[in-house]
Amino acid sequence: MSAPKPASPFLRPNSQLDLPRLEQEILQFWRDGDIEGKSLRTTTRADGSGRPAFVFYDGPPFATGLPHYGHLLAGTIKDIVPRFWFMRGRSVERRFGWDCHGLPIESLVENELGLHGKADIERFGVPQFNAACRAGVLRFTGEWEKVVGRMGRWVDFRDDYKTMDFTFMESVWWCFGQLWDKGLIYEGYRVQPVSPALGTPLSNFEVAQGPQERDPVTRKEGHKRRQDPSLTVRFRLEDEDANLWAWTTTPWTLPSNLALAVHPDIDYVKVRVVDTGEVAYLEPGRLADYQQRGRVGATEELARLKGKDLVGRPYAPLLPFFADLRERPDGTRWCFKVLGATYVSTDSGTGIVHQAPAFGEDDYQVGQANGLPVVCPVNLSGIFDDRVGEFSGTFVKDADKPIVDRLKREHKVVDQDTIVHPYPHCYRTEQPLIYMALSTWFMRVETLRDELVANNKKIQWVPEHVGSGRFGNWLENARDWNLSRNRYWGTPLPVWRNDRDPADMVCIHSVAELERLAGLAAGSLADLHRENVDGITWPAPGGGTYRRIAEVFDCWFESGSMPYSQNHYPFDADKKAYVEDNLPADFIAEGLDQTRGWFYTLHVLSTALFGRPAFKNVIVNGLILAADGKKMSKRLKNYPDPAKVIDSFGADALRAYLINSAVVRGEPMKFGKDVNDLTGECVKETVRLAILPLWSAYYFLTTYALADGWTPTADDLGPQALEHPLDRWITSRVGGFLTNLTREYEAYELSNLVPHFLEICDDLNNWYIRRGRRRYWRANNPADVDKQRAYATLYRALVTIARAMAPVMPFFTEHLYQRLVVDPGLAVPGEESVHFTRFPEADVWARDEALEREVAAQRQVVGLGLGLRERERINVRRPLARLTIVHERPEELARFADPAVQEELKGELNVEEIAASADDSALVELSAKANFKTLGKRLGGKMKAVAAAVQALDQAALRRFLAEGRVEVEGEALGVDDVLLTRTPRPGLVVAHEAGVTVVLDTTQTPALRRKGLARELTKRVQDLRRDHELDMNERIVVTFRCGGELAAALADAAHAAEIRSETRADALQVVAPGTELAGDHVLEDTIDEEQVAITLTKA
RNA sequence: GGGCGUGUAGCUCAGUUGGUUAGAGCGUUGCCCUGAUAAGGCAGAGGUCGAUGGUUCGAGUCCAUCCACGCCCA
Repeated sequence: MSAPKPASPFLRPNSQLDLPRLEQEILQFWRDGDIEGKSLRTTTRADGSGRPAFVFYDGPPFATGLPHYGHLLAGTIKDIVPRFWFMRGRSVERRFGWDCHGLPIESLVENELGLHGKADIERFGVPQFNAACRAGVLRFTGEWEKVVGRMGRWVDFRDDYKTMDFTFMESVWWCFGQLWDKGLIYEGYRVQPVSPALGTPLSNFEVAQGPQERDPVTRKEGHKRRQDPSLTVRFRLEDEDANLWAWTTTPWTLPSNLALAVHPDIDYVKVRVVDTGEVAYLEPGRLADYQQRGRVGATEELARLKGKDLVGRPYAPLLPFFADLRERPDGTRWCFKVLGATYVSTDSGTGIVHQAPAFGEDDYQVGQANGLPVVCPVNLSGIFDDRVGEFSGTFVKDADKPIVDRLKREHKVVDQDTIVHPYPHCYRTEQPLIYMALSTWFMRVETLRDELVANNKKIQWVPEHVGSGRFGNWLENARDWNLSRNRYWGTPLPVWRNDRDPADMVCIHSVAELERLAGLAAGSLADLHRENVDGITWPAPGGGTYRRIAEVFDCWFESGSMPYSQNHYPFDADKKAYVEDNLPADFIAEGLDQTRGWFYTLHVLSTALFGRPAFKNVIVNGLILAADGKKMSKRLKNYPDPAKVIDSFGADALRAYLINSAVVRGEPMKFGKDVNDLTGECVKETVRLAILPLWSAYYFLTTYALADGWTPTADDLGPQALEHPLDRWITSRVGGFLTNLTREYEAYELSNLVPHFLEICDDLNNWYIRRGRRRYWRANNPADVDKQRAYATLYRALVTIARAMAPVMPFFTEHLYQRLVVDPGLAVPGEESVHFTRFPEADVWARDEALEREVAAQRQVVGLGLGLRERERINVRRPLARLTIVHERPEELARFADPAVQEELKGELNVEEIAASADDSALVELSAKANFKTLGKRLGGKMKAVAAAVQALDQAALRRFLAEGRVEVEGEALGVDDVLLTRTPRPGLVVAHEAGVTVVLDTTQTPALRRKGLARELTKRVQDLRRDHELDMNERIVVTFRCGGELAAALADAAHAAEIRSETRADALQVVAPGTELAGDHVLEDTIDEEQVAITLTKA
């Protein structure tokens, strides 16, 4: 090694890999070279030709929270796929989106301003409130940018889109206008849960987020339980001196009672209460229940009838407030009569149900079916208006008691009790919700169903079942979409209504149209939030004034419109064609929880507006749970801080960990290697599993290249004429790896990427490098072509694997590319980053599947041999005379005839000779089983008998079958493929068998073999001592052994002594007789084959 | 209550159109090579495949019912 070496272009890698630091350096490199920006905005290839677009839509997250693992996972998926397609020569625009509107930010601001409910907000002022929302909504964007960037996700924060942008909102108006023009928008009522404390209706999603509680009896999880009044009241019939008993848990809805409902087909009884003489109607089973509980005394039955016999009977209003609704203007009976309704049950109450159409979904439906009006004397804050006498101005829940008191005074109460039942509560205030009918704006989705379903069939879903199952079912049962909200901070619905004629409405399609109609100067509007448009009015041609309705959009409408709105479609002339050409998107990805959210609204709007799906491919990821299988909870601290995990183990490892899981196929994932993993140990494990193997191979290459001064050339990155079987083998394996990987990327099956990568790393480290080590050890000699090929092949494989994995592990692969390709000056212009290189083509890697099978066979034999050694407790240091490989097929045996192969096996297994044989009859017992796969269909019911007969064949019969290839049992002729032979090593022999291959170890010890083994045992102990002394590889030593017998004999053998000296870099070996005192600090004493030895060494 | 999914080794998960002896990683136990990597290699133990019933010559796989869990919806 004294000859002058050429300068190596490689940097000496640190022996300790510090991934987080390495990633920081790469981040700096990306910043310095605007690498990310170039990736995001490059639309042409190096030769100037255009890159076809790969269209990606980013779903907007709410800007009011901090990123959590779900976002990191989705972000990783949204990064890998675009990176891959960019490497495949496409241009990929990746604009980050922000969902700025909606209840999350409004609630946050309400809390911060100390406001409670809509009344407070309106007192505070909508302009001021919206200003606060605008100011507060982007508070976390800096944090998002930091975390997203640190994760290595390339996405454009400069050219982002916000749903509160003027241009975005104008496009939302355009979308709505198109729907309006197509007749897809209508106004209606829907009974909705309202949080009176917030003064706002809640979505079902928000209701579900409310406090939950387990029912103590049924153990079922449900709404929080609460105690309510349980009131049974009597309604006096107008056509008979009798009463109808009805039950309610919401006395405050009684002033709005407009009808009573019975089930037409169930039985009712007319009874006289013995004590009071009162005559009443109700369902008999319920009556029994009241009596059982002692709430009603003895009764006598006067009549029995069906519910339908009661339908139509009039009764007197319970309270007088809406008594004028008794008749229609034409004098026919309208309200206060009995109606039939099949939803009425006999589970509780009286079987006669009080109906207040404004305050219950069922009540509303029954009311609609019977032409009843909707009477709602309550506002969104739950306060009675002035139509209900002494209760006016009272909060509804506070009115329960006075209402009951009045009914008691009027002798209208049959029974008063309390009930504890699950009841929905507000997710923010924990106050009970109330249900009331609200005017809302709907989009007709039901009429689009067939088209929605047809378009869904054009989408490739990963996993497939979300598309056909969850999403498909949802589309088939799609209901009209309530897209208005009674809130403040959102895109206002662009509808202006004539205050003299509610049916006269104008829908605005653009800002220009509004300015023109309202007589405003063109360009005078710069913002479309409520404070700027609510005051805009203009006179209606036939009298009256157009004023804007109060509602704003459901923010899902906005995010569903992002394909158009983010490009200010159709107002931005420059982008109009771009938007139209790029529908549908190639790819989107979000979590399973978006099935009814963004996926749905994108699909509905795209189908309604353009008649096509919004996206072609979608990856649906599952939920990330804490290690304990519960939801991640800040309060419970049951998961590690993402920032800390990244700082400890690096973003690449986290990315690889997340992606190496069925969570990218919509299944839930527990974040942790076990229940107790609260530090991200699972990610550390991924470093070891997925990153260190590649790093180790890189470290090996550079270590030797530096020592040798080997320098790669551009040719080394292309195909070579290779001779060494190892080189041809790893080349073939890399080709297979690329084929597999490309297939997975193209199919959006990200969970399969890491497993393929691990396999190629194993091939590289545990076979190619391990078996080929000696090729790199040889003395430096430019004429040593084989050594050059060894370097070049390893080099090319490493660079290629790094490039293929660049989308998954963008940092580490960038590091490898910089060190291996850029530092030596081999990067072609325009490819200063690994992410600018073309994704490696599989077909330039020469496949040799026969060779792959051969190597697999070798590895199998080695595995069997090592297994035998272990079973026999003969360690690999002890040479054995012979390994015999037995296989019935000569072509299989031929694999091992090559002397080079035999040398490999001898080295791996430490045997003196490799032999082959075709006859294993002395070694193994044959046993046979019927091949069910081939015979099952043919034989059917006879299968069992044949199988038993095959199993019963004796050794002679089986050997005959082996020779002749056919056998007859139970009258059936069976061929080679019909019988499966198994070989079991005969007991007492050192034989192992696996899948046709049998190996035999000759464990006979001769004195010569024994001494050779002892010499190696001594060598190992000297090496151990060297390590104890922390001696460098080049330091020479003198070793003293104190031993006798066979050990001394082994040392006396000149060949063995020379071997020991060379292996341990010893200048001299001294042997002293047992009993002699040994000098030196480190004396190693040990027993080898029951002989004592002591060893010491000194530096030469 | 409905829809979709999940249930396989101590833990995390593979398991193809039904086919013979159900696999991997971690952990555990044992062993081991080493002039790249002990953050390594090899091997062993560990399974009523959630339960029951059915279809079939044959079921982890298909069907039915039930149980448990998750998500979504009502």
